[in-house]
Amino acid sequence: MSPQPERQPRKPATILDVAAAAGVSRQTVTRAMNAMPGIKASTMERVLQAAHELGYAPSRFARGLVQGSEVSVGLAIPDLENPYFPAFASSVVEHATARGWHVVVDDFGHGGRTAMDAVERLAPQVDAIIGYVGEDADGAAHLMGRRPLVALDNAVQPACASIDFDYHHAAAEAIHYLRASGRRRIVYLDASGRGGLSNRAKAFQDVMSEVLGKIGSSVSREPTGHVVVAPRDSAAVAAHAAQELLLSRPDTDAIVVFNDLMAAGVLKGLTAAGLRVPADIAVVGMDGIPLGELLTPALTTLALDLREVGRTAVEVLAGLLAGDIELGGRAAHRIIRPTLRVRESA
Amino acid sequence: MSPQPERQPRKPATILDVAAAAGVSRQTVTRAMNAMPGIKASTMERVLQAAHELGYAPSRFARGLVQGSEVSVGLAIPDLENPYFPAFASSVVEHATARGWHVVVDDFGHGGRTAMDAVERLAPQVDAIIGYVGEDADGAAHLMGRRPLVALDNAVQPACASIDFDYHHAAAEAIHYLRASGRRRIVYLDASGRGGLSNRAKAFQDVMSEVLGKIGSSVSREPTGHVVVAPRDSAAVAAHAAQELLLSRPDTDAIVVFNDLMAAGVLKGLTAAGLRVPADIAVVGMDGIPLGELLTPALTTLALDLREVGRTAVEVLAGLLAGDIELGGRAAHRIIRPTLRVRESA
DNA sequence: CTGGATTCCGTGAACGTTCACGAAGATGCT
DNA sequence: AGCATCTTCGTGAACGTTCACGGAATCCAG
Repeated sequence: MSPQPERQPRKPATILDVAAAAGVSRQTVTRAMNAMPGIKASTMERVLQAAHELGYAPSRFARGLVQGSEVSVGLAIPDLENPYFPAFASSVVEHATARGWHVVVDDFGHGGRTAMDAVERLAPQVDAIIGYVGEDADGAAHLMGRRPLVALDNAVQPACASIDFDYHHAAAEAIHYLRASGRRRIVYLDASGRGGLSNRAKAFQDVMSEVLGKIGSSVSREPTGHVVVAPRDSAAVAAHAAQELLLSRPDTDAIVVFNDLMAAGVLKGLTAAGLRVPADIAVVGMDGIPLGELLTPALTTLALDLREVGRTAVEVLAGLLAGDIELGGRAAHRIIRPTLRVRESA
Repeated sequence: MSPQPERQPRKPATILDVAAAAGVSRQTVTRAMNAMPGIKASTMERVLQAAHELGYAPSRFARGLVQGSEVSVGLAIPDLENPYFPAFASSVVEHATARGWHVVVDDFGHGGRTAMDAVERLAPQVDAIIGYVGEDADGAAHLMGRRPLVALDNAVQPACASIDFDYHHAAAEAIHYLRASGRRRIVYLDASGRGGLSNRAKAFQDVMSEVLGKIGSSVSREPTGHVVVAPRDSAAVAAHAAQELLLSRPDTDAIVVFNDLMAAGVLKGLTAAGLRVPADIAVVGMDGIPLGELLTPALTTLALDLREVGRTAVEVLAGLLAGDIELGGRAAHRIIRPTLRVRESA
């Protein structure tokens, strides 16, 4: 209405500016903004009007400082482009939101960043962290100090809570199923991590030797669980690796793959090479990402209930924050068991 | 070392506690924590030691209050389980991170929440919002006041910046390609939004009538662009819808689908019904999500460069925050053009 | 008109940190 | 020794909000 002398995008308006503009005091502005009782309707309207004209928004810092309890949790994710992680992240966001927490997410998949970088960025900004921190769990926990850290898919660390997966059980389920289907040349396709085999691959090897041991090496000429390593965790790379595998071991009749994304690539590579899945060769993925059933053939997989994983992570974190759960105790270290979901590819 | 009298998880340690424990002043603790110059190495070590023992972490609120400039942006996402959004979110996170911003994400896909709910939750917590707010753009902008809002996939609103997609161009590309391949019975499978057809479907209809108009209605007996609406945006629902479509219009020889996720379902439904894609019927998706090329047949799609979308959103936001871009101006309203990516399904 | 509720509003204090400045001690040079 | 310089550290102030409290105005019954 009046000529607008207000045109400084420099300094954002404070509560005092609004108070002055509306001809009231700080506290009244607070009351109006937060719809507290004990304020006349007309005054409230006047204050809100002034606030809107000044473009006033309460400082989250000042507010947080005085109220004290806004929980915000960091979510450290290796690669949002792998469908596994969004499914998990979605669950974490849902349950965290239900508890009134805010979720600050950092995807360290690009630009050569590591889990440690993500935690370093997140740490000063959040009250807790949930994340796939891998081998950086120790360092991350140290960086967080007393503030809780929930590490996923990691060997149990004393410094932080953990959600782990029972890969041994998973491998056993897959191998028994495949052998029951008559498969005898089973190969595991791993993704190369920072060093050595993944825990998933190791579990596969363990179970393989157990099984073959029971049968008796004399009876069986089956090779012990063979493991092939792809240089990177991606569908295209996996497709290539599968084709190379066929060259070096043409008699392979089953491939268990590090994760579903790679398994999708394997499927693609195999059919491109003229093989029929599952007639000629079986493929078993791992993770249970939603896209698995959209593939042709639909992917048989060792499914993790990703929503449960997210829910559990949030639950453990809540316990830690409330002090109901001790870091040493059993409750701080959960184990989730993947289950074999048989579809078409095996 | 000493018996630990410190065991109150109630009140977190403040800078003064650390100062007292280390026998120095506030400022020195600040210097140590932030590795500022002008502090003796030995003192710094002592302070850090004390801080660690007390589990001290600087309050982000106090820090933010005094330094003033921590940018954090909210990311409002309808459904992280649709692979479209993670691909986009990943890009936003990457570029925001590169600028030193924090990203607070809210997925309002669960629990019947709406974009407005998400913005309400986010608003007091962030300096700006990027999101698929749909028809709530107006309300959301009002809630944000002066703080910038970048709305995606929305008609241009005066109240906020926008990133839009040129669906008209996309539809034209698809339709011309399909017609050039000899397809004449083209149907669009839409997802039902809050009301009426989606912008994508409308663009399809427009182009269809343009094309048929040019040819001349006398010459052609082709039906005008027919649109079928699926009740929900999901692969399973789309598969079902595709099968129903075949019943009502068995002569359909091409389906253009609302998005890739649904197109994946359509592929599945079609092959389940015994049809061969693309021999019997062509399928064109939209979005260009990574999983498209993993499907069998690989999905032909109107690809959006999702990383570019994210980059652009962050870029526009940066301009708004810096004051380089005015809301009215051309720069605040970008249009991104999908391109036809021909793979196997059409 | 008086008294007590009731409604509405304003003032000091506090939250925990950093910035600007200055003081004290150590060191070097003449 | 005397002075200047550098290093190291401490003190008041400020950031913007809410909480706890108290004061002023209004209302109604007696």
